[in-house]
Amino acid sequence: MPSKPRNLSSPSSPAGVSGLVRASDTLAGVFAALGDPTRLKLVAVLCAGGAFSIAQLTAGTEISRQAVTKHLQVLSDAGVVRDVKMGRERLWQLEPAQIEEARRMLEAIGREWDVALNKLKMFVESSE
Amino acid sequence: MPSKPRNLSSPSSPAGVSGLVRASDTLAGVFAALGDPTRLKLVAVLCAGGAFSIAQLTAGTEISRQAVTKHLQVLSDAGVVRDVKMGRERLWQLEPAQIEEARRMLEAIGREWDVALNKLKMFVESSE
DNA sequence: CAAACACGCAACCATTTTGTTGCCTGTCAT
DNA sequence: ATGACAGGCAACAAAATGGTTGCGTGTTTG
Repeated sequence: MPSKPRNLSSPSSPAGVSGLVRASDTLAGVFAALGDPTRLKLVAVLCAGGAFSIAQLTAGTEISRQAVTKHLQVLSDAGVVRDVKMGRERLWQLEPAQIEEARRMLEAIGREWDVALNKLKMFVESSE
Repeated sequence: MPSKPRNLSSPSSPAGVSGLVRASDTLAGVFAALGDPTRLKLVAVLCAGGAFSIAQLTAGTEISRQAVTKHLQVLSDAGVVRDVKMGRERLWQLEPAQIEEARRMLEAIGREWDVALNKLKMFVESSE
């Protein structure tokens, strides 16, 4: 097994990892926002395009309108969703930028992992 | 604006979205696990490869060993991380499968969104 | 063997989250 | 104008979360 214990915030960490650590505080909010079944379903509906009212979005759930409003607020705080006022309605739509960021982070993690596996594999092969 | 209110669990939803909804309950747990700065940093460290003891992982944080243990337990419950007993130590390593699943979901959301945008664009252009 | 090390378990606490209900405000249609 | 519709706000209550501390158990190591 490689690597001694390291400080998570150390600036001397490998570039890839330190980049991940730097971004993690912001992105954690996005993941937290997506980390609820109700909210994830809301996002899944919204990603089909268009703008939906709270009443519409509530129709697909078993919770109250206010609960849905709160969930939308959480998503909004994380920048995952955006609202537009239309007369007496408030329409919500997806704001994919943050989701894209989150996806990139997961991609980076997977890539980092693959690189590490490859190094280990090469090390093992070199000592045969 | 298209689409009337729809039930989030409706089997008559468009294939892409319904697929997302079906998977959302499982994946919400993964997102929730990643939705904490401390845990996200732990994952960022673990993705560099290798297996780390709790004491090692605690060294980079400002919280207690037990707190780190709890976080690792959360990650483990979500299937993001795996532990291996080694003598008097318990070593943790990344388990990238679920993260990959989560990444795919974000990718699907983004794609779905792009498709919807394209349809809207084509509709607008066709009426010029 | 005995001390030091790595960790688990359980109790406990403060804060946040998730949901409810009741009531009020603004907007649209008749 | 007036009723119905869409939603906001605030005050709760219950449960989950994130953290601590104290103490016990198994494993090395001198």
